[in-house]
Amino acid sequence: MEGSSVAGSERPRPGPEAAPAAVPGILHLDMDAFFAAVEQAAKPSLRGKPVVVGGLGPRGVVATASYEARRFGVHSAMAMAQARRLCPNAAFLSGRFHAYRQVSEVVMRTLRELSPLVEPVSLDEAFVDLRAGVHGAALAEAAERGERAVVAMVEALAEDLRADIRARTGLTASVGVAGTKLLAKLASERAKPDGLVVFPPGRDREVLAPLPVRALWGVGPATAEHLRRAGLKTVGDVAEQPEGVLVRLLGQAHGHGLHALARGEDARQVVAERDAKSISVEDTFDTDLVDRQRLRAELERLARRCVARLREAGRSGRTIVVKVRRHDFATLTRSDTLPAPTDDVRVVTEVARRLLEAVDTSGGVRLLGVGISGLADFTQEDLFVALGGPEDGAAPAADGTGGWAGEPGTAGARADVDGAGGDGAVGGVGPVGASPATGAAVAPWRPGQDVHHPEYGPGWVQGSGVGRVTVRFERPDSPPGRVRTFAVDDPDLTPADPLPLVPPAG
DNA sequence: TCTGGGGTCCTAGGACCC
DNA sequence: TCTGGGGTCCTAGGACCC
Repeated sequence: MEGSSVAGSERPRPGPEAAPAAVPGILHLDMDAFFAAVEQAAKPSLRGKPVVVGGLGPRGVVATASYEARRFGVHSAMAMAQARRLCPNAAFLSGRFHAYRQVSEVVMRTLRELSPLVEPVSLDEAFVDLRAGVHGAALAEAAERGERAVVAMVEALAEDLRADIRARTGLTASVGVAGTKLLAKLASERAKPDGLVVFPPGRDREVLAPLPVRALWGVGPATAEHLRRAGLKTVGDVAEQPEGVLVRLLGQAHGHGLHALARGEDARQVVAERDAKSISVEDTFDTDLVDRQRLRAELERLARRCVARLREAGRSGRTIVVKVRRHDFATLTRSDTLPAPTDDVRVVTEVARRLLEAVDTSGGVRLLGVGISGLADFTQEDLFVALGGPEDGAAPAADGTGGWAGEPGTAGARADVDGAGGDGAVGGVGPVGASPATGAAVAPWRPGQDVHHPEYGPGWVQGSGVGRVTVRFERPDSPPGRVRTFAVDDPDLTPADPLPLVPPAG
């Protein structure tokens, strides 16, 4: 096996034999069971135990399950209720996005040491274009010496990266490297957990052919079903189809795109920064909302949250979108486009209210959302300044708490409990509901939440109910800690910031 | 045992203008 | 006057991704 297929520099010749990238220059990194892994690193008593992170309300779904929990069949996007049945002894935690973001920043920073061309896909995932980085030239040189040389070099580089991430975060990452984004992502998937896979360029079709169509980026349940009905089950099946067949089956863009992807042709570049095109917030309620008054109140809260995020980002937008999911899960949107962008809560709220009025909500509303798109790069303040006008006195500074799971406004008891071992766990129900209508929320302690106690130090909420909250006192670098129970309103118990998983160096 | 939240991109149809 | 076509903007919905 000579480097014959590797050597050819790319030619602008189209057709089935498009030149493969000579260098496996795209790296995809994916943190293993990220949210759950952060929790296990932060909470020594959970290591080696099943951990499930996600929404804990009656309509919650799993965001991430630790590998221990996956063995019971728990996986992301599963209804939380089902996860509890499958794995009742798991620790069920609501997300601590603050902590995840902190760890994510360390990971992304580490990637940027390899190359400035880093494209974060989510908190736990990113592409890196190695050719644009410090090793770019050496990589090209190695490629000229042949496939073995580049692969060896890429492997060394990627293992160093994984070791760095482990040292800095205490967490494991899986890495895939290949000539295209598609193959790099498939490689990292194959590497899971805690592994590395390099697909040398030129082998793309070979790697792809046996995979199920679902492996292709952009093929979900609907497309897979379309393809299946046409008798196409594997990527190889799709690759053999003439483009016209796929276009007729799936439409212009999708058909064309899939035709290329199935053949390993993926020209998507790694893009370091892209501006957001829309900002939205939404809440699913524990029970369907019927009361118009209540719906309006929730809508206004959402509008404030949405605008707060818009302003945080220093943007404004022209199109206001209201999203309604009805009791039967039917989802509809109503939008209105203003003549000019705004970041004024009053405007957004007013438009949203009008849009909601036009929707029949009599059957009950499961979810309500407010979004803004058609984003522009200036804020109302800029406009005032530009016009020499007064300071914007109206800025309603909607509090940008920005969290996820918390939504203290939604109805119902947010009870939750259970630690992994079940030893000190308090079975519990219904802490203090919030009073959403009045907005006077008594923040219930959320499972997983960081707390501090003057005597016992840092700890985390294991569960709460019947006026009590159980806390396990431990920290990332301590042995598993002990559980103590307090009254929910114990003044000594205060919310705390997440501790770093790895003590800061130096 | 019903199905989160935050995004992106595409399609189709209608309005409107040239 | 009639007919046709293209381009752009907007709305609504759907598929998909993490």
